[in-house]
Amino acid sequence: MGSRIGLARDHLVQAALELLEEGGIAALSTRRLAERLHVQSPALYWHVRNKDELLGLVADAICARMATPPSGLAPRARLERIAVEYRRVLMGHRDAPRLFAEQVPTGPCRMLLYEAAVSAFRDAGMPPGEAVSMASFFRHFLLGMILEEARQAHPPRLGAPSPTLALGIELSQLGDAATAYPNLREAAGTLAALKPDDLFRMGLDVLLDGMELRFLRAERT
Amino acid sequence: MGSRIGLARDHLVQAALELLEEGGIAALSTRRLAERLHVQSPALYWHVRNKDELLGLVADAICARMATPPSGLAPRARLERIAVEYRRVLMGHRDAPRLFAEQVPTGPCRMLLYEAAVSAFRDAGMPPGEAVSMASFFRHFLLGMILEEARQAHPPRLGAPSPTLALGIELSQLGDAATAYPNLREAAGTLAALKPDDLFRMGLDVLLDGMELRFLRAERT
DNA sequence: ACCTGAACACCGTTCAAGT
DNA sequence: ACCTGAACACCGTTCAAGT
Repeated sequence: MGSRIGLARDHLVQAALELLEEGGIAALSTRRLAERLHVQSPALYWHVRNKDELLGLVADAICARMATPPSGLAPRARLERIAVEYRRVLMGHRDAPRLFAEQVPTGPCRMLLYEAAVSAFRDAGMPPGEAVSMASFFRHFLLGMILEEARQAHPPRLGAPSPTLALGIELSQLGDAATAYPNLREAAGTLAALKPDDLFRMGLDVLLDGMELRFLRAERT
Repeated sequence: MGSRIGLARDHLVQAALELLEEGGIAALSTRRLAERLHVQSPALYWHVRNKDELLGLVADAICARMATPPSGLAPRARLERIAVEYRRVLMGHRDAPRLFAEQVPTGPCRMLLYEAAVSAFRDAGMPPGEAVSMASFFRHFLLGMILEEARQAHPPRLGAPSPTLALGIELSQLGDAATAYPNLREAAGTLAALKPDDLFRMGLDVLLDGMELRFLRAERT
């Protein structure tokens, strides 16, 4: 019956979340998950179609930890709350940014979040199709920033968490080839001073400003 | 000697590119690559540290197909040219968007492209650190749009390339649960009418408008 | 309804040994 | 300098069979 199956699936997802937290996305294999549940790995396939569906469920479970924005807020404020919450939760779970970027948001919770973003753009006066497009841009932009921040915070090789590691590029390892990239070289020093919070705020403002501007222009016609 | 090794590596990368084109990123395994080169798979590890380095080289080889923007253009026009070229080339190679999104841009060609973007922001009057941040936002935003467009164009299950497939979400499979997502539902029809070219242009304009606005504001102080 | 056993068809990588 | 042979430690998934 439906309730039993739901419980078993939740159990599965819970164990998968633990695996993710402990060893990252690479450690989240069907075989390891089965082992943790004291079961043979083929047993998983009764509860879940395949690994992809499992990852989707895990992503949705993480998404469930995000607070939905108060409905009284203005559209832009609502989008900002969504953004901050998105970042807070994703940065709080190991490899969650990668999981969200790789996985298409089909789960109910992620869809609801998407719907909330679209509704904000609709309330700002945009037509339906445009609102969905904007929500898509918004989502990808947030994921990009958060993915980058996560890479910075948890460098793959943690032997040297070099402070000059910047925005996806190891500026320190440029070496003598740095002459080919004068502008990157020039920024190497100042980049370490930028705080992640400020960077996120800056990107968010830039994008929302651009979106607002477009809306104002459309309104004037 | 260096030249020999360079040739062998190029040979490797060339074969990897073919594999990618034929079967996508999933088909690009070290063992298949070795087979194509009529060699045992451990042989690859003399030419390349590991698979990650190989993927980085493949990405850089794809990047090499992009034209660098004419240096005479104004900053914004240069960024637009970069964006259009980025999209053109990535959409032209199977799974290239995914490859670029997953792989940190460490190759010389990708670094040069990054450098070009940073230089445009510098020429627009931004300080070094901010220019690099903007280039990072710019890159991630482009990748997001292109990734989405690629998902639309080459749906994973090509059994039903349903026209209502939209922005990462199968609107058609909402079914009766659609009542929970009224705004998504509302947009389902109009989304199919949006042309990819226009969508890309719109997103690009929105972001660059936002960036321009920020710069104008900073200039006034 | 839920799980096991056995198997299939793969992976990336290492390392001593060959030439 | 460049490659092979053999091995290690894994993968996701299927399918008949058990209970």
